[in-house]
Amino acid sequence: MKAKLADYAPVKGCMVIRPNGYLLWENIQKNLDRMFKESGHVNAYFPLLIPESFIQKEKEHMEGFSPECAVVTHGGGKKLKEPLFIRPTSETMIWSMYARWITSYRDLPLLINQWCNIVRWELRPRLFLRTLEFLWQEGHTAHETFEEAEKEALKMLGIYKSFVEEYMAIPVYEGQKSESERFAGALQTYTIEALMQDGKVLQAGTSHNLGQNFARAFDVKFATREGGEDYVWATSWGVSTRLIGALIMAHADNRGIIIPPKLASLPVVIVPIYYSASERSKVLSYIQSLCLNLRKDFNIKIDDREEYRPSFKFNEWELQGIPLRIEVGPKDVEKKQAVLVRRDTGEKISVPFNEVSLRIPALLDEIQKNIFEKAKKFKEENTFKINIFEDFQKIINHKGGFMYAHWCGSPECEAKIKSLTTASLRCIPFHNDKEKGKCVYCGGKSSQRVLFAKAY
RNA sequence: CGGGAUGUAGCGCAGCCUGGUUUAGCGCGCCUGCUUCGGGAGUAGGAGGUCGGGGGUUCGAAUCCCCCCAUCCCGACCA
Repeated sequence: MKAKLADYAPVKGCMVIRPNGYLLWENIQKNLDRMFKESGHVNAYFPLLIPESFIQKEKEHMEGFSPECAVVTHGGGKKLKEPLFIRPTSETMIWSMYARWITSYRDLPLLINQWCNIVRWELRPRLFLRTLEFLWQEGHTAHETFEEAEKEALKMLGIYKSFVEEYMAIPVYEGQKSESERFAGALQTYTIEALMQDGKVLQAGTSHNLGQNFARAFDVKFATREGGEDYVWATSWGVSTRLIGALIMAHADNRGIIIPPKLASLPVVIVPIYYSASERSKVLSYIQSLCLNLRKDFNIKIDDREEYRPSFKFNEWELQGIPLRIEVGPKDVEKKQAVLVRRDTGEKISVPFNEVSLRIPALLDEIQKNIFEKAKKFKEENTFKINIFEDFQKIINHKGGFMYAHWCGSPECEAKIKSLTTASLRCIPFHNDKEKGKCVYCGGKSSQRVLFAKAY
C-alpha cells in the first residue's frame, strides 16, 4: 500500500492496481508472453459473459465454480431469459468455440492463450492475493493424445517455474496436487508453491491436464490419423496478479518492497545532493553527462524535485523497491565519481565516473542473484523433515514453512491433517526422496514424502 | 455464513465510561514564507469536519438507548 502498488476500491473485495503495481504486471506479462510465444502459443480474446448452460455442461467444473460466480440477470433493462455468468475461468467458453474450430488431427495442437480479467466471488478477500476481480492469463490447449496433453501441462509448469525463479527471484517447489486440491474438472493439476517470509505458502501458478472432460462436455471430436474419431485432449494453465503479492511477501524488508532488477521498469534512480544554487547547477550538469551513456541501456530517473531533501528521497525510493540508487553530490563531482547504493543490502559503493556504466549491469545482476539466493536459503531452512505428528503441529504453529512428511495417500488423512493443523497438502513434489515410510498421521504405508503448509 | 472489533479532517488516532469549558482536539500529510538539504528537516502562519446513517431520551448528544449501513480481523470457500 505504501509503495503505491494498489489501493482498496469502493467495492468490497476489489482493488485498484496503481501505476507502480501495474508496471510490475506489465513486466510480468511482457516476459511471460514472450516465453509463451517462443513455445508456440498465440493470444486471442474470448468474451467475459458465459451462458449459464455452458457452466453446467461439465459437472465437476460447475460444482467447483458456480458457488463463487457473479451472475448477470438483467440486460437492457430487462430480465434475461438465460443468466450470464461473468467468467471465473474460460474453459467452457473456449471449448464451445474449439468445437467449431477442430475437426481433424491437422487442426491440432491448438495452443491459445488469453490475457484477461476474471471474477470469483471470494468470501474473504485480501489485497493482491484474493480479490473478487483479478487479472491473469489462461492458456487453453487441445491435443491428439493424453501423452501430448500431459507433456504440454508439464512444459507450461516448467515455464512458470523458470519465470518465477529467474525473473521474480522466488524459489518454488513444483509438483502435483492431491485429488482434493485438484482443479474442478481436471485429471491432474500441477503447481508451483512459493514460501512467503511469514511462513505461509502461496500457490504461484498452476497447470492442468484436463483429459477429455471438456471435449466430451462440448463434443469436440477430431478425425484421427488412423481414420477414426476421438475426443480432443485438453490442458489449461494460468498465473495471475497474485504474483505481485508473492513478489511483495517474498522479498520485502522493513524498508519496503524490493523489485527484482529483471522486473524493474525503473532499475536506477539518481538523487542529486546540493546546498546552494551554484552547486545545484554543477551537480545536475554532472549528472546529465553521467546519464549520456547510461540512458542508452537503462531507464533512469533523475529525482530533481526541489521540495524534498535527499534523505527523504532515499527512503521513498527504497520503499518503492527501486533496485539501485545513485547519489551525486558536490564531493562526488569533485572526485569525479558517483555513489551507488544497493536496495537489497544497503551497501554504498563509490565508483569512478567512467566506470559507472559498467558497474550498473553487474550490480543489478548481483542484486537479482542475491535476493533469489536469500529466498532460496529461507525456503530450505524452513522446509522441515517431519516424522512425528506432534512435531508437525508444533512447527507449523510456531514457525510455519513446509512440512516435508510421509503421507499414506488417503484423502481422509489429508483432510484430518488439514482440520487439525490448518495446513493443506500443497504438492507431491516431482523431485522428492523416494524413501519408504509411515504416514505422519495414520502410520500407514507411504512411498514418498509430500509437502504440507499453511497456505494463502 | 459463524466469532470478534471498529466507524471522529486525505491518513492514523484521542475524546465517549461519568452528556454541558470543546468554539471537537492531536500526529502525519497538504498550502504559504524564511532558514535548511550526504539518511524520513526546523520554524512561523494557513486550509481542511453533515463526529458512518436514521430515529429516540434530554433544556442540551461525538458522548446514553434502539435500528440500519459499512469496513477490518479470525474461521469455512478459493488463484
